Amino acid sequence: MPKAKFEGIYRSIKQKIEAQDFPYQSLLPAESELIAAYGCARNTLRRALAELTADGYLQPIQGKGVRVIWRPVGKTAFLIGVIESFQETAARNHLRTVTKVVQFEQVSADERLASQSGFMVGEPLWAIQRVRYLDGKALILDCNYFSQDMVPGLTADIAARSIYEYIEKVLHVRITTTKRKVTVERATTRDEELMDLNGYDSVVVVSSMTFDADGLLLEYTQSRHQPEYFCFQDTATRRRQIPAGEE
Amino acid sequence: MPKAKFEGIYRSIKQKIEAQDFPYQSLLPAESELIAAYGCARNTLRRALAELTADGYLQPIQGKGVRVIWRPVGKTAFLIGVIESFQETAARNHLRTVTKVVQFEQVSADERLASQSGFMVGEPLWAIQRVRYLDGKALILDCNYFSQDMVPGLTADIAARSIYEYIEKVLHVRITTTKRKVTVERATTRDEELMDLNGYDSVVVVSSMTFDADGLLLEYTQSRHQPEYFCFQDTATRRRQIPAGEE
DNA sequence: GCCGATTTGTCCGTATGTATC
DNA sequence: CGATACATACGGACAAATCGG
Repeated sequence: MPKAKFEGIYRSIKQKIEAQDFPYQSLLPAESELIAAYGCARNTLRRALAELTADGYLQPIQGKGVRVIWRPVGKTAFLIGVIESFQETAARNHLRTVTKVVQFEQVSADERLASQSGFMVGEPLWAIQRVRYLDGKALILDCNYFSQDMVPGLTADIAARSIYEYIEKVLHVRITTTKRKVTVERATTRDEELMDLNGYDSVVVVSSMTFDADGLLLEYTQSRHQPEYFCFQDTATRRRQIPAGEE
Repeated sequence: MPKAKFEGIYRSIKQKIEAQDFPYQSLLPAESELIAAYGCARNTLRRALAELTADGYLQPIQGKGVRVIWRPVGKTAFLIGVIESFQETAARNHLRTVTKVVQFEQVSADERLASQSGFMVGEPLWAIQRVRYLDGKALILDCNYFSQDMVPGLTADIAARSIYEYIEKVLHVRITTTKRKVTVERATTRDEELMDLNGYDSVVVVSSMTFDADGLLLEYTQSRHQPEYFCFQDTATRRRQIPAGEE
């Protein structure tokens, strides 16, 4: 049961689109009709539509209507706006996963790390490297830096299971915002040693900063992926006219 | 001069954050103060803040305030939520660009193309392949499919310059939404022939569907990038609690 | 632990502007 | 031109979370 009214409406309409009750390329019922159907105020409905638009389901056309631009995709069914993580892939395909901790140290942020991670210089951190295996193949090398202040009591044992579960379930810290950057780099000898690159000479590097519900930096991670198992999907909407120089 | 009031407020606050008048990790002045400062209604200010949050500048904390989570980045200064296109990179760095058309044909969508592009089977299309040179190096191979109905009168000559300029300036069609997928593929012999891969054995493939202001599918493109010159950046905000099974 | 002040979150109703047909 | 539909803006009300006394 959703707490917020707009969220219930969001889900209801999303579900109808996915069930193709509102088919691809058709126009949605007018705002006024939906308002009547859901018994809500205009702003409330519009908030639900705004999120569906941001998620790539809808496109509003002033003076005309709201077009459905979502279509069912094949069984590869990627998630929108989400980097499909190792665990998610594994869970969806019912594959066996193993995590091996190859580094577990306490360090403090030097100048270089601070500048690229957003931690303060000298801030005490956990430096952890883990290799992720899927179905026997080493596909991801995760290089994490966690704030010792915000993630106390970390052990190699926890790292071998799930650090996120520890953070959310044990420490009761909620992850809210993640900034990510995706690039491709030449594989290092360490990549080659630790991962099954299957002949690839490069890796996909996802660098991310994670903030908790207080907006404080919790983690900086470089996730190095074997290229075959990487996919990223998103939707971009041009909200404004190109303001010359920006965007 | 922005048309909408909320947009002016959005830009003003964004600029103050980037100038570090509102520093990284600090709390913004309270809504009530900003409302007084900008002389607007609460909803108007909140819309500006909502967009800055979506862009990864802010993180609101109920009962507490709004935290600034934007920091200046190095000179690589990537754009948020945008794949930095070839032309954008070139324009920012004042580099010379050349486009060479290597294919220009009329085709109709077969089963396979229709299923991955979203065009209807049999829909008449332009099939165009272009190599993009930056500073003498062939870095991108663009494979475009444009709807002939929606983009009439295309010629190889226009393709050699800018199809988008033609679409927007001549046909007066506005591009609004783009759905993208990023993967890495092994380079084909054609990639190797046409691009300067600098020893890389793989390419970054950005597949995208582009919709016009009416929500109609205009274009499907596979953009194959030399890995060195590729970067993608985005911000993900967890808006809801994990609804078990979804997201 | 409770209470009240502050701050953000959600929702409502209304008015006006603008694009499409 | 008028009718319809989305876009922006205003002001008010109450809920929920945080923090300090």
